[in-house]
Amino acid sequence: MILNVQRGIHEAIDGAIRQRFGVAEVPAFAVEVPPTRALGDLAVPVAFQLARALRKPPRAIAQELAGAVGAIPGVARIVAAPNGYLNLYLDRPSFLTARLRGEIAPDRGVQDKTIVEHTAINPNKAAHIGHLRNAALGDTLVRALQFRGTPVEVQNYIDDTGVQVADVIVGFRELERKSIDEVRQLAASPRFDYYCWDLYARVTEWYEGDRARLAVRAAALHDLEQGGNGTAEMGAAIVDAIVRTHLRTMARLNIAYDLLTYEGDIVRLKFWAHTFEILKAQGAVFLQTEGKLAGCWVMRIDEGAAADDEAAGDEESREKVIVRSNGVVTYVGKDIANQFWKFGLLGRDFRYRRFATQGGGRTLWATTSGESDPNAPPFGRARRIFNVIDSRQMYLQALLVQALKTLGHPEEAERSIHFSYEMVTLSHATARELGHRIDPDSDDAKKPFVEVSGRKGLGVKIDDLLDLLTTKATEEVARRNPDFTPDDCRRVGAQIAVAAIRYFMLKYSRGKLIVFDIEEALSFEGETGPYLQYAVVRAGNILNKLREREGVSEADVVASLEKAAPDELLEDGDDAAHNLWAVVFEASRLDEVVEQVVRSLEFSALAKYTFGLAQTFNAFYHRYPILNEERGDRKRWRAAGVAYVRAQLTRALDLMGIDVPARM
RNA sequence: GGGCCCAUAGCUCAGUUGGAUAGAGCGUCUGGCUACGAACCAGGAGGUCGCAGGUUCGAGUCCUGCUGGGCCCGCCA
Repeated sequence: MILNVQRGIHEAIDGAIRQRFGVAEVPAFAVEVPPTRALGDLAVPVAFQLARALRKPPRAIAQELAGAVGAIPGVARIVAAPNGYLNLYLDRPSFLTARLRGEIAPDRGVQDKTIVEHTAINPNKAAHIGHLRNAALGDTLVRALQFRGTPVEVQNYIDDTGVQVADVIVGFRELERKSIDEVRQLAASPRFDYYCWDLYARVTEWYEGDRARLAVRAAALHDLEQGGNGTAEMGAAIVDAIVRTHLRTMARLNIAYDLLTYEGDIVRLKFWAHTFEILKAQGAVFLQTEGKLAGCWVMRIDEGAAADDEAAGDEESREKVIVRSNGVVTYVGKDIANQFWKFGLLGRDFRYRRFATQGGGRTLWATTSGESDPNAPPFGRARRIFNVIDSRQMYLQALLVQALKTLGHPEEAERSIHFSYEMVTLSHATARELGHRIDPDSDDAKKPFVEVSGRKGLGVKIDDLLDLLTTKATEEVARRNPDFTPDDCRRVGAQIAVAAIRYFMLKYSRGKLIVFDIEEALSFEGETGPYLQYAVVRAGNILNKLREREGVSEADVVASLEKAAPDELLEDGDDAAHNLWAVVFEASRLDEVVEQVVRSLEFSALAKYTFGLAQTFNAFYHRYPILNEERGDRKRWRAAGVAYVRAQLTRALDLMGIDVPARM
């Protein structure tokens, strides 16, 4: 953990600048990591920034500062580099021992209650890789926030009254002629989500066969929203079963939630009606009487609502329908109500029921319109909200922010964060493997990818992908570990599968469209999750052998450092000493990386950092012996380094939802 | 027409408050298992950072314009 050191350095240099140069307004400056340890552990380029104002060359400023700064806790020395950098060298032995003894806790971040909403899969079919990116990003955000001590509530929005559910109901009725009881029976089967996946695609075809059939859908949707009828009853049965399959799938990936928010409850508990009154009272919506939107309640939106501020003078404005002319509220309206509730601005609350018990005994709650469980914890009333949704919904998310602003909640608007990312598509090769045929002369064939489509039944299901990866990993584990039971192999294989897929989803920056290729995703070598696990397992093996062969535990290693000559870690040591320090130092940067990741919402940075650390560590233990090192003091410091790197790598992997097996 | 995103090695991608010699994986070529398990490591080849201007002590990174590609702008969600 390095943030505390960086903060100390920043304060000391800031003070030195004020004192030495009489500068009242010190420019914001960075404490960075130089490209190699030979150049120092941390560096400050502030002399460049001061050069103009002080009319002195950066080099001279750096030299003066180096002399003026004085002692900084943990810093061994400060050097003014010839080019103007201030380079700082840390006190290496004390740096490592303090961290191994757990004396350095991670910095606390923002303590405001934060809601992260992610996953939000339509409950009418199996979850696919598009949903996977959402959940992987969302869950990692949750873990990163928690790492910094931020209280987080994880919500999963369930659109139980939408068209997609209506479509599956239509499928059961019109195509399968199933009764509610027959549907209930089917819903009890474990692969009900797969069943609906196919049915949903068949319904889409059925509509295409005769557009008049869309009237059936409209009627089903109407009944579903209305409630208190057979359609709604069948819908509830389908939704409940599908949601549970989604939760099982996500549980395989170590993803859990605190609350399921049902859209139906927003309607039934009159959240929408209440929000509607507020919107009307504030003049945020009005009844359009002319033109093609006559009879609709609309919200006037500035063109460029997505942009930061209202580009005044822009005559261009659109009208977004919030309530249709038939009186039915749109998705946007319900979403505004939901966002208001999340901030505690609605003046009403859901009722709650226990929905399930997740891994580790964590209770999953769900909203309800029925009796509320008196033991339900307080939900909502957040200070900050992250909505994890792909970039195609940017426009809608901008509307939410605008609604908050219009209704006099600028701070909440500011704290409504759309965690946007690009979608996942399929490579042509993978689409072909799924049986998808494209006319070679069509426009689709010319595109560099194939779009996932639940409606068409085209996509890689998460469970299929996990099964494939698990099978492959399990075979590999069995081959390498003949003493493992089949159960051991399967368990470790599953952990490896999760590592592979979660790392794969995280390693691309969020602005990058992922062209998913099954061949590529199945890899366990190179920059992959299993590579990371392997590094930690090897580190663990070294420490295990140290205990088995010599009876020296990790705690013993740490305790023995006090009496060990620290040559192995000193700056004037040999290559081995430098490489040990390099890997220890890199391992300490996790908190800094998490900070950056939460600021930028760029989780690829966490993935790349972890991979780089694993790589550095792998190279280190290949090159320098630990167990077989004959000089005792050196051995102890190296073992201590291994222990620290292992602990930090394990933490980093945990942030990505990846478990570390004891062996693999 | 407007908004957002992408363009860096043969392929897939990092490089994010502008900073020290442009990196990684895959592929390719060469070498390393009598073990601290090779899901690994060492090394080689491979780059006009889409193009053109501008700002700066300094630009892959910021600004402007352009080119190519993707997504969004619905009484769907």
